[in-house]
Amino acid sequence: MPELPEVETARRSAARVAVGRRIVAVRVADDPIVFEGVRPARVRRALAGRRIRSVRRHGKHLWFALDRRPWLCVHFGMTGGLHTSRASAVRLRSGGRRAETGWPPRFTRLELRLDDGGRLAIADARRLGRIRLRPDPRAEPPIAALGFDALREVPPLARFRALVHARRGPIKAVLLDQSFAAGVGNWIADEVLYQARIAPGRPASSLSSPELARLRARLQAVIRTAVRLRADGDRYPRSWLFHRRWARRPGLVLRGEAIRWETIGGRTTAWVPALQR
DNA sequence: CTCAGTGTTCAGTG
DNA sequence: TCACTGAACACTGA
Repeated sequence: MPELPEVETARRSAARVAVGRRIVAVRVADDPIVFEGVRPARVRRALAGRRIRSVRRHGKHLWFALDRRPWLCVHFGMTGGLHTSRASAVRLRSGGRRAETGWPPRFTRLELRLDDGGRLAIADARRLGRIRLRPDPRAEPPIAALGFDALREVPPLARFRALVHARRGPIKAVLLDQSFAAGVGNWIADEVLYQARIAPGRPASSLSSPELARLRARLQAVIRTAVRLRADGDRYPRSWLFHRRWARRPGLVLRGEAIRWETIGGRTTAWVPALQR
């Protein structure tokens, strides 16, 4: 599920269902991994009865501002996601038959029931996600250690250039570093470099001013487009590398040129050597 | 059965 | 200090 566009989409649907509502019941899976050592009883106590003021996001991190601290913080790992159910959908289920979507979703770790009948569930199959309680999420790790949010806080070009040039290592690794740009994940890094026509293995400090301008522009364009399309990959422009990168087979081409896969920055990287320099 | 994987962190090393 | 590598985490689905 989760790079910035998926998390922003989750934030918006959570806000639609939950802002202004009170939490009337909490179901917590007894899972010391996802809850990172917080006991289920403490999670229940912190959330039950609280009113949800807003739902916020920085990079891939999501948190719920409540009427009392600590607040609820969520990171979805690789396979986590947020599910919502409106009051009307829940009524379907109480009619005897299961709702079409099924509730609670598979692999639910935390379920919140709201005072208007709406429901929120945080699910995570692989348990690489984390659910935490934090008195002041922005000021504490892990959120405090993040770089600029890649949707709302991309710095002006001069500052962007300085940040990139201060880094060692391949530009792909820099893009993936959450302390540089928060919210960029593996496919977005590849997509941005493809559209900017920059090879992923290039040392970050070697990028020219025109290249940095392209990189910054494509970073914003890819993320804004994905967010606008509600992170629905099927609707991303057909010209994007995105649609070819998953079927990893030799001979696959894009604009007539071969796609290559290799490990850069510790992650599988798809790129088009003929078009990226 | 094997293996890769929309992510992060940490230990060890240079 | 910085940065790289690899392993670990844990599990699904191809």
